[in-house]
Formats: sequence, structure tokens, C-alpha cells
Amino acid sequence: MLTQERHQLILQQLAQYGTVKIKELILLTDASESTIRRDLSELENAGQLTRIHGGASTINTISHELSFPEKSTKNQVEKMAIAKAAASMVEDEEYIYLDAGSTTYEMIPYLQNKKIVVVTNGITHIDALSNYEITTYLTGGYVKHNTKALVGQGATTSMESYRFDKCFLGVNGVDFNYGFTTPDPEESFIKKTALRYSQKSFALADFTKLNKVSFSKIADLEDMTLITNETEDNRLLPYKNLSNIKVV
Amino acid sequence: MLTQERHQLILQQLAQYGTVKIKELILLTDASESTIRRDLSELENAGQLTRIHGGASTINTISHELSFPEKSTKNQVEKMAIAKAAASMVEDEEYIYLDAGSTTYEMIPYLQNKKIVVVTNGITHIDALSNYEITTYLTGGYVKHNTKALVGQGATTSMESYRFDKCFLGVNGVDFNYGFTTPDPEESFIKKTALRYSQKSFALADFTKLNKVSFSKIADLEDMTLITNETEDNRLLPYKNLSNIKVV
DNA sequence: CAGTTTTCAATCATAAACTTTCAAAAACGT
DNA sequence: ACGTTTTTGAAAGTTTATGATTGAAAACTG
Repeated sequence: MLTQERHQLILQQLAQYGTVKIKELILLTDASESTIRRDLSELENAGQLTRIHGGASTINTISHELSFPEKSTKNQVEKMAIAKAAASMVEDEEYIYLDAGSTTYEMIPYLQNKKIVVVTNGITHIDALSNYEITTYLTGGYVKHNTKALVGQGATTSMESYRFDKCFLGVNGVDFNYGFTTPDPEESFIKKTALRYSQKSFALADFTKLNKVSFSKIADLEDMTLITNETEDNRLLPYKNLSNIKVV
Repeated sequence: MLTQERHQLILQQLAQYGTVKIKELILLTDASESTIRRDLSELENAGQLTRIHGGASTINTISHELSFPEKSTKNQVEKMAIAKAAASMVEDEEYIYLDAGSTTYEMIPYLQNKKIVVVTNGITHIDALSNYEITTYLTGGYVKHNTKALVGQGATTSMESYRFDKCFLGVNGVDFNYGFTTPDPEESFIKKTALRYSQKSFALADFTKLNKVSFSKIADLEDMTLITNETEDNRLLPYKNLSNIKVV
């Protein structure tokens, strides 16, 4: 990746979110920590940003915070790492279902330049997918106001017209006995539908979701490949022996 | 490959991506590294690009980002007046189809507090509709990157599940003989579908669209009620005697 | 506030990109 | 066909960018 490309990416992230962490930039650019630090120094000297502990922020953070919604930075780096691993599963010429949700959203930058077709029920994904010029279809359906996800009969019906090589679903609970779960039965039903029409399915869950059980069941553990991240404790222990698990 | 061809290719890549790597150019041209370097030097001396470590970039990458910002607020006042009049046609308990486009978008603030259900193919409408807590369904379909409108078979199919009391469509051409027209046949087809499933239909067009004919026909004049605005000239003259016209 | 973890700046060796040079190949003109 | 000019690709030596390492500084934790 060219120096200028990195600089542009950094400034773009800042314009979008107001702040950015070094670890996020490392994931986005595949550059080393040293390189990112050098980039931030240069951009700071050029007066394009201000460095803060752990990352950088726009010069005038105040105005930005008011006009733009803050990126929820909770487990952001973990989510990006998982998203990156998930995106690496995608190959050219494939048809992909991308679930609504923040983790699947983070996959989009890593799908750049892949010759794929994406179907999604996440309205928030559309802008990013358009920016990267990825061919996109949206399912129809009822608009959930809080999450901007499409659900209901309209969503499932429109999915019946499609078949996917791979689907990527966010899940809120992973449990050895209860399998994959999520709070909203409506969304759960959409996920199940995606699952049914996909050759291969992936569940994205950061470590905070492990050994949690949510309300509505999506599938059993063996039905999807779990993509999650390493932790220092032994939360992952029950799953270590599973064949369909990828730990980043 | 001719020198001139290479130069053209380099400039074309730059125009498309803003930056280009030397390794990419080697692959694209089958020329040696030395040759590409010479090309870049020459083009830099000619003031056509700036070389950077690893490749080259356009002189002012900033201009690319500046082209983004604001879309023309052309005829904004007229559009709002028309939108307001259109929204006043909507009554409680009705099921409404709201077409994608800037004029129909302006209707949304005026729909506040109405107990209605809205179906739309305009992704850009969703945020506003959510803000006003209006029950919303989105049609599915292919995402047109530039307009963020949903089109294609998926869109029309999903509309078949719905029936509307009223639909509001933006049109680009209104002509006494040719009726209502719009540039994109795909979008035209969606509008026709909405029309078919609506009890009553409204076409929104500011005075600049009058006596214009666009490529793809939507309907005849008598099929929709035209909502447009007053002008000082006599553009409106041919339509004055129509029963289904509302001038604001 | 002491101990731990994370982040940071500085340094250095390596790898990648760059410039210069030169000889071979291709294109050109007579 | 012959010599001349232009273009090309490879090689040498130079510069720049990068990633790993290390100890210091800052933030976090109990």
C-alpha cells in the first residue's frame, strides 16, 4: 500500500468517525505499528490531525462530535479483526449474504476490489458498499427503526429469489449446548433463512458473546463456522475441539 | 506497446484511482520497470502527475474529494412547495408508496404525526422516515449506486405483495402528448408497477420539467394527478384545463 | 500509590524503491 | 543494406521506507 493511500485512508477514517485508533489502522492497512506512527507524525506536522494517546483525532473534534454519530468503540479492534478474517473467506465470483450489524459492516472495506455480488438486509451497509463499488442487492421488508435492519415477511420472501455461496451472520450468543442465539426473533428468522439458502455459513462473534445465551435460537454450533478472537481466559475452551471454528 | 499507449494507460489509471503503483503498471503494460520509471519521469516533467515512492498520483488528489460535497439545491424552494402540497393529500390510516428521488424526499417532514404506512424504493428516505417514526417498508432490489434507488426484478416483485391508497412519483418529463417520462427505463418500470397497485397516483414535477420529454414513458397524463408549481411564463398553459392537476 | 499493562519515541538492520549508467534491440532515414 | 538515433531492459550503487526491538512514558488497576 502506498504511503499516500494510507494517509488518505487515515484522513478518511477521521472525517467519518472523528477519532481513530492505531490498532484499527493497522488492521485496515496491513502496515506495521511503526509505519502508522510515522504516518500520524507526518500528518500531524502537516496540520491535518492531532495525535492522541492510542490514535489520532481531527483538529476540531468538537464540531465533528456534534454532527456525526460517534462510532461505538467497544471491542472495535476485535470486531475489525474478526471482520477481516471473515472477508478473507470471500473469493471472486461469489454471491454473498451480508447480515445487518456492526461486525459484518466492518467486513466491507476488506471486500474492496473483489468481484462479488452482495445481498444484505442492512440499510447502513449500503453507503459503504456503494463507495467500494460492490454490486449490491437489498432485501425488502419492514425497517426496524433502531438498527436500520430489514426484517419480516417481506425480507424473507425476497431472499427466496437468491442463493448464496457464503453467508456471514452476526450472533449475540454462542453456547456449547444452545448453539447460536440472538435477541430479536424477527432477525433470528432472517438469519435462519439466509442460512438455508447458503452453501457455507459463518457466524461472527467476538469473545464477549461466548458462553452467552440470547433469546432466539438461530442454529446449532455445527451448522455454521464460528469466527471469533483469542482471549487470555479459557472462554474458548469448550469450542477448541470443534472442526468449524476459526480463531483470529 | 507504444510509448504513447503506455502514457495514456498511466493517466487513465490515475484518473480512475487517484494513485497507481509501479508494479501494477508493469503488469498492465508488460514493460520493464525501467521503462515505466522513464514514463513516469516524463509525465511528471510534463506536469501530468506527481511521482511518489512506489508509484505516482494525480497532481491534486484533493480535487477528487472536493467533487463529493453538495448536490445542487436547484429549485429547492419549488420542490419543497410541491412536496408540501403532495403531503397534504395524505390522510391517516393510509398506505402510501413514496418513490425514490429528491422531490418525494421533501415530503417526509410534512408526513410527521400522520398515522400511515410508507413503502419506498428510496434508500435515502429511510433516515428521515425513521426520524419521524413513520412505519416504513423498503422494497428490495438492485442498489443503483448513484441515486441509491432500488430497481430491477427484486423491487417489482416485492411490490406485488403490497397495495397502496396513494403513490407519489417523481417524474423528469411532462408533455401534453407523450405524458410522463423519466430517463432510466428501470426506474420507469418501478414507477409503472407502483401505479398499477395504487388507488390514486400523483406525479411531482417542478416547472422545469414541463413540456420536456425524457426517454422512458411512465404513464399518460390522465393516469396521474400532476402536482406542480406556478410560473410567470405560459408553460402551464397546455395543462390548465386538465381535471387532474394541482398547481401550488 | 505501587504494580501492571499499554502506548510511545528512538534506533537499527533489512527490504524495497530509486537513479544512473550502459549495452543490446528496435526503429528510422538515406 | 548500412549507419544513426531512439527506445528498452538489466545491473550497479544510492536513497528511502519499513518492521522489529528496546527502554521510557503514559494510562490503567486495585
